[in-house]
Amino acid sequence: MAATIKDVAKRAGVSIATVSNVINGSRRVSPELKKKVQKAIEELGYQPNPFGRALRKGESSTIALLIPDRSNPFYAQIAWGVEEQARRYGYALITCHTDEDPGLEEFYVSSLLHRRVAGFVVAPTSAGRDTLSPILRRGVPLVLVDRVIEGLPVDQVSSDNEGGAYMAIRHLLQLGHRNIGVLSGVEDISTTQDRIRGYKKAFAESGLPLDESLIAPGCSQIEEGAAAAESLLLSGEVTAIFSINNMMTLGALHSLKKLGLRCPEDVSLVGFDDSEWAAVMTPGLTVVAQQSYELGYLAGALLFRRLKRRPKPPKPRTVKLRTILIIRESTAEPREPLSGKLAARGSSVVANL
Amino acid sequence: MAATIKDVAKRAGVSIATVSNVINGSRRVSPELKKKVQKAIEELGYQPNPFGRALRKGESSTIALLIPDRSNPFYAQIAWGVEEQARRYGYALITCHTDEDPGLEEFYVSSLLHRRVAGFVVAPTSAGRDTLSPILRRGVPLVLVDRVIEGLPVDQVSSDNEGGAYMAIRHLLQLGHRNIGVLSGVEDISTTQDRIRGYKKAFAESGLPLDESLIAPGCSQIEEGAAAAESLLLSGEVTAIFSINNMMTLGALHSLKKLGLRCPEDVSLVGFDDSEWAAVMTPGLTVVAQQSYELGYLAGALLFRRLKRRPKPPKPRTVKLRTILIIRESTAEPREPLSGKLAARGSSVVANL
DNA sequence: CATTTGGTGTAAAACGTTTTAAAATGGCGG
DNA sequence: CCGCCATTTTAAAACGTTTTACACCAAATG
Repeated sequence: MAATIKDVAKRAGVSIATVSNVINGSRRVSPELKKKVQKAIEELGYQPNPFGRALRKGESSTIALLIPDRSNPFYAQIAWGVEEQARRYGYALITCHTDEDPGLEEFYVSSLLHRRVAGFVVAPTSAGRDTLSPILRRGVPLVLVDRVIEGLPVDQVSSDNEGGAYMAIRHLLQLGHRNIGVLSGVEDISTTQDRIRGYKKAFAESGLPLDESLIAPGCSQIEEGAAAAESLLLSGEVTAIFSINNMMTLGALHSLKKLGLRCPEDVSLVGFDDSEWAAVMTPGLTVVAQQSYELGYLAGALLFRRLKRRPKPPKPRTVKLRTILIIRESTAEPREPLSGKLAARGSSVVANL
Repeated sequence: MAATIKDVAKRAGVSIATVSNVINGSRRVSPELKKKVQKAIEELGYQPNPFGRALRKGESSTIALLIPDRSNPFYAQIAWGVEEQARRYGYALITCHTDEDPGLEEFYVSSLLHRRVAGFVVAPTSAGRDTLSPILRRGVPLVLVDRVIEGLPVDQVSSDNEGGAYMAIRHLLQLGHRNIGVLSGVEDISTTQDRIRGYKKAFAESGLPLDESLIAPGCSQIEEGAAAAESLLLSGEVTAIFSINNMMTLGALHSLKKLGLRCPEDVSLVGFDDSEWAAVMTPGLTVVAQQSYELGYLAGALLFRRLKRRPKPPKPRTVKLRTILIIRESTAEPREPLSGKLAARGSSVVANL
């Protein structure tokens, strides 16, 4: 059906090799032949068959994107940026969701490697150092996005997570909060660690004491966030909560609602990651916003830079994007100790989403 | 590097063709040879090279998914279902976002066809009838999801949109609302039309008069929804709003907040599509929920059914999934006419997100 | 016994490229 | 006029499959 390179060659009255050279610019071709070939291509509407090319070159014009959490719109933004770049360069994008599961990540890596994708953009799970190693071993270009891995010799793009958390906590401290609970994220990933570091840094700098027991292990899902927030709130010790990601912020809201606590009157809340609903809620949520689209766009750019300069790979680059504290209505000065508020309702409440 | 079919053949002491036959089951192979071949495959860890196969068969084990709106989590759920199916069948999934732009849709269709994807799952833009026609012309399997197109001879999976809207409006009517505004969706797509039909049906059945001017052209983005909601609210005529999709519900919330109106005291609000934030907001949103994951999962199932029964294509099937009305707190009986509430603030407010 | 028939196996062609190695062309100095 | 080099072109080999067409053999048929 579709025209092949052979048809083009015949029509232009040249050899197949010449056509190939014109298309790929791999060799000098005299201007006259070049013109003839281009005319033939035009007339036939010829497009090189991707499989023939892929078979010969051992690689297809396809890149892969690995995303750890499909419910978090933050990653949808990152994917947007990567997709934009892929389109720019005429590559197809295979997007896979690992759902924080190293096993699934491993599966996808091996299956995509076998498919000979040209490169990877990955926001790794906690086991990334291991699961991604086959990519490096095969010498396939890899860019890490959002979550970085110390010492891995690849391009890495992330936000200034420590700085973001630092700003958020300083904001709460300035308002007068002293007991600030944290809904922590997935362990063993850089974003969680960096944000916790920012939290501690703000306390250290202010000279105020920090109660490590207020750092509740959350994770990444709504239910987990809700449970963690609930136990934090029921302890009656905190006047503010810092939620380390989008989804857990929703969980915290759920718990507040369930316990009949009002925000910011009873508890202040700061989230990490802005989102479309964060602005329109009542109260509007104070959040640390990342430049999520830009994260993806930049990661894509770095990947293609590497793909284009194939023979001489550039030195791995690490980029950190600024974060922004958006103050809305969910944070205010603490009013009264929380414990009184809760006394009436007992402590046997169980999360039920 | 990786083993080829040739290596397997040599190791098993058979011909290449035999190995191929064992792998694909395309011909009978004697048990003894079969065993030998399988052993060789095992030992070498052989996996057929996808490009060789694709080149020969003119098609790769890859399917494409076209999504019209990247910000709406509803579509992320659909994508989840499709991805699950793709994994099940060992296919890769290329996901592209058209952003409601027929031009982009056309571009992706042509580029994916040229890539020889094995099939498409598409939630089409308003121009779907035209932009998708090249797929049919080439005889590539296609499944429509969420938005259907009348008379197109392909599998189609959607929700009972009319029924969902009908339930929502009946709920509002039963509460006593008579002037119900609608934030309408993208024109010329089935979901919008069906939901509007449900709206009208509920009115018709109740015998109450319907004011067509309360159907405000929204579209699909937050800003559009906010503007439409604002003009509806400023008219002072409505006591309830039915928002036809997720994103516009957020827009409506934005307008409510901006105008200082409370929900449900001043205005009741019903949205289409449930979401993670809808439940935890204050007030919790009353919504018509779709089985979004299932939509995608089913669409994928239908696509692979068609791919597997290639020589004799089955009759196109149309599936409609039940919708559910989830009543939360954003809908209540109307209290006082809205016009009084708004009199104090004038009508020169402009959307500013 | 000669000839089909049906079941297994294989060599070789084909899919559409890119690239290597060799051939043709043309200009130039000897 | 010949040989030599530089430049441009091309034929052919490869990439790894699937599939067609044929070869082989044993059993069944006439």
